[in-house]
Amino acid sequence: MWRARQSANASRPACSNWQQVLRPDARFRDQEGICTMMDSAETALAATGDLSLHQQIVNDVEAKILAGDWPPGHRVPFEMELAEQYKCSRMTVNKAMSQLARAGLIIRRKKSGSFVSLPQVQSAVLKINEIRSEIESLGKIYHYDLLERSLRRANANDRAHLDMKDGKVLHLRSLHQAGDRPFCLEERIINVAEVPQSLEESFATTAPGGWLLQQVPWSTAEHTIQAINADSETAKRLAIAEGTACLVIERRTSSNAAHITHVRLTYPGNAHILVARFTPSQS
Amino acid sequence: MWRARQSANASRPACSNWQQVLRPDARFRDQEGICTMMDSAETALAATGDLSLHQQIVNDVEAKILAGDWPPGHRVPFEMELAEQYKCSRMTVNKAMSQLARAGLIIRRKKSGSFVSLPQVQSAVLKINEIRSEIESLGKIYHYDLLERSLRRANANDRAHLDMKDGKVLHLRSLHQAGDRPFCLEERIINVAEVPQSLEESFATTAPGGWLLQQVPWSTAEHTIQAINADSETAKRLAIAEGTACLVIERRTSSNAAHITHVRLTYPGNAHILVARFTPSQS
DNA sequence: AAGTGGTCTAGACCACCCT
DNA sequence: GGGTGGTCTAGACCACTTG
Repeated sequence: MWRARQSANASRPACSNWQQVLRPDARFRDQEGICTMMDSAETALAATGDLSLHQQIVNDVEAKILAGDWPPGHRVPFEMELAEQYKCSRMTVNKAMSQLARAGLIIRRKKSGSFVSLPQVQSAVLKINEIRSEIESLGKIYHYDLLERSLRRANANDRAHLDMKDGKVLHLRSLHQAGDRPFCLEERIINVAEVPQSLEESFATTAPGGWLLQQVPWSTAEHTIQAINADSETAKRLAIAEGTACLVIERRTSSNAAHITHVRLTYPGNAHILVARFTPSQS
Repeated sequence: MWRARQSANASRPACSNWQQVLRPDARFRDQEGICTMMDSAETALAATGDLSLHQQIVNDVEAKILAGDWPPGHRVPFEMELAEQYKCSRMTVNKAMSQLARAGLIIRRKKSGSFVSLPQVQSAVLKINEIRSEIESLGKIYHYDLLERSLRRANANDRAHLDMKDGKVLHLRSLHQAGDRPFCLEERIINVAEVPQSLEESFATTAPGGWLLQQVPWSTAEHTIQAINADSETAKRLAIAEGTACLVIERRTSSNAAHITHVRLTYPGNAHILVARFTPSQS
């Protein structure tokens, strides 16, 4: 029933009178009792290590849910109950429960309590690395080639991609190579009105992706992923047979409600694989 | 310099003596002064609405970073400073800053302070819906067909996928259709040792995906995404030409360190597009 | 009407880290 | 050393929801 309270800080002794340390002017009526209980109680959460208390609560509850002990729909103990179990304040429990709610593991309803939520959509975190670091992490030498650079008035396609009315776009086509092999074909348009300094950059040796990240401090991005058959031009550039299946990632980057750039990355065939991982705990 | 403190709750009057309300036994020496300042101060954050205070702080800081006012590497004001600005306790500021740190917008270092982080990897949240709901959300009628169901001893491939030593797997091949058109080809193996009740399910009319989600309450999943050319068998099943580029999503689902199932979903050509969205604020 | 989660406070102690 | 973030508390008020 009662659980040994793990110390929040690594160096805090297991049976130190932490209440006294924390609140020198507090009443100590419970101090001895606590120490006695700690001495006698089995540390049920022995392997929890030196995590913060609210993180331990998160882990414990999460473990219960993952193991199926608490099936979907099950009511998680109230904050007050957990606070009593863990011998901590409601604030600490609340922090843990809020984290679990944000992660989507539980759903919280006032008056009713918190409930284990049903898994609905498989939500996965997809990490799309910078191409350069991705290649270098493979132990290959990164090489970048600019194929085409042109400034033009936005055509219908550009306007649709960048959701703009009129204006100029900088069109860039480039090839990323790993060692001496083509790795990824990049086709990009940049909204010149939003990034005027792009006109002064030749992009002959600087890949536009990393450059833009430095110019536009933070951004929102929308991605689409699809499979296409390589046309003759793509096949030539990527040194693959025409018709080979390619993975195409399109990304539209926005900042402050204005669309900055649109990029289409074409990876040759099944050579490239995206990896995504989903764990309920993260976030 | 000084900012008007937005009330945490919508109904709290702008100039109410909330300190008094919150702490009836507190000293009120500042009460009048606060009200006077509130009356005279411009509400710089007028449009913040009825959000919680820590969420307002999150929004404000995020806006500054997104707009580029605080470029990467810039030091965010210390917790104490922000607490003074917003006329709130450090706890509240801490809550906001912790949230921003979890979202990856800032990096916190003791003694030094918090700094706007450089965007590194494009981390996107990929939502992989249940196939049924995905089809139905398209306004199409969902239809499921079981093509093959067999129980077998795990071969080398199975063992690699499920990271198991020996044992039996249930092998299922099925087709998901939208209206009268093939939508997705599913090939799945289930670790019988982990889900013995799968033997009693025919899967003739029940799609294994949703069924498993109910049996195994929560799970960790690893995904890989790649593009392949359809072989003759796949092409026939999906009613597409041989060699058509297909999007293949493979998912390995685990629970409690044991691998439950491995599924390979093949979507015809560029008909299917995955959409992922990345915003720094979420989480 | 009662109970739950949501939020906030003022203060405290600690580990860590930079100077 | 001193300052920063990390954590925790005991108590408070409020909105919301359900019985």
